[in-house]
Amino acid sequence: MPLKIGDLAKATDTQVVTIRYYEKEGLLRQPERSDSGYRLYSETDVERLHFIRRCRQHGMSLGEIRALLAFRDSPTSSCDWINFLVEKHIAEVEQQIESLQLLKSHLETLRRSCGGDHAHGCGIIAQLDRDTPCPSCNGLHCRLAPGSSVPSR
Amino acid sequence: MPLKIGDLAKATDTQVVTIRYYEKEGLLRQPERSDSGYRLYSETDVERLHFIRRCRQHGMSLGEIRALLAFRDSPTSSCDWINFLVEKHIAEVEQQIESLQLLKSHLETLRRSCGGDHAHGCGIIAQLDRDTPCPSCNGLHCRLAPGSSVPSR
DNA sequence: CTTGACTCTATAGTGACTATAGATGCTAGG
DNA sequence: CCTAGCATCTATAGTCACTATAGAGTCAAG
Repeated sequence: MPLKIGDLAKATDTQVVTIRYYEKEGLLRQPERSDSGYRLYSETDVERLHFIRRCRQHGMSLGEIRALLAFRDSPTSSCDWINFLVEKHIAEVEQQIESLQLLKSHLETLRRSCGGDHAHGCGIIAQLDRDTPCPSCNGLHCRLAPGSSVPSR
Repeated sequence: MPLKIGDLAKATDTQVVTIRYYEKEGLLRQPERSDSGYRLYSETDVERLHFIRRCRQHGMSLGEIRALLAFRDSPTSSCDWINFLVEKHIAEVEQQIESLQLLKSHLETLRRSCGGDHAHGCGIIAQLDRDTPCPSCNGLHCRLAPGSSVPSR
């Protein structure tokens, strides 16, 4: 018995809307339909969607996954570029890690600007803006206080 | 003499369109205009845009920067939430680094699937799709070859 | 028979830009 | 003065990978 879109969603831990989106994007085939127009899927679709989700977890773009699926479907071509793809991703991920570590150290510098000795006032704004020292706080209430007047995203 | 938008762009290493975008988003004030309608900026705007770009480099969203600018402009409020913001960012960045390191180890496993001993064929597709072994390559041409038939993004 | 969960299509919104088209202005060389 | 080639203007649409919303139809349990 075929699966409905909700079943496929559960089986692959994917949202229903995302499945329809992948179909629109040509990653999933147009499925059979029931008399009432419901999409009907098979185990093959479960596999294919699992494949897609695994690739997404590896940070691949939908375009790359499309190409990988095409390769999987017609395996006559060389697989050299798969290796290239993986190498490229490793390099990108290393790059990202490096720049995040730099960012983290910047942020920690920022945090230190306001911590410890409060004699010279909160330096975070000053750090971000070399001309204006933080005019509030005056070394009195410059303390980590989670949940206090955080701006809404 | 006031700066034109291109001068401001050069001074802050920002694209012209991005400056107009920030204006539309309320991060930069509506600037004076020349007789012919050109935007005219001052050193204050250079500072402000530098501030914005520095915050962006710290991974802050435009919404957060808007709030930081409001704080900077009217320093009557408590600066507790700036500390909270920085703490939150550090935690987020740590989280990102962690998950990227996991991803990297996954990718390296993938790479190993096709490297070294080729006796058992390219395993990358097989790794991504536990049922289908990679039917091409047959352990013959499964080798890193950058620039070969890479799919276009 | 009703309720509530599920499904359908179509459209718009997200964030932080980027790209394009078509019009106008400014400046330097001839 | 004329022209070529920039810079600037506005307005709109596109990017990526979804996510959200509206309004309608379907299905199974109680």
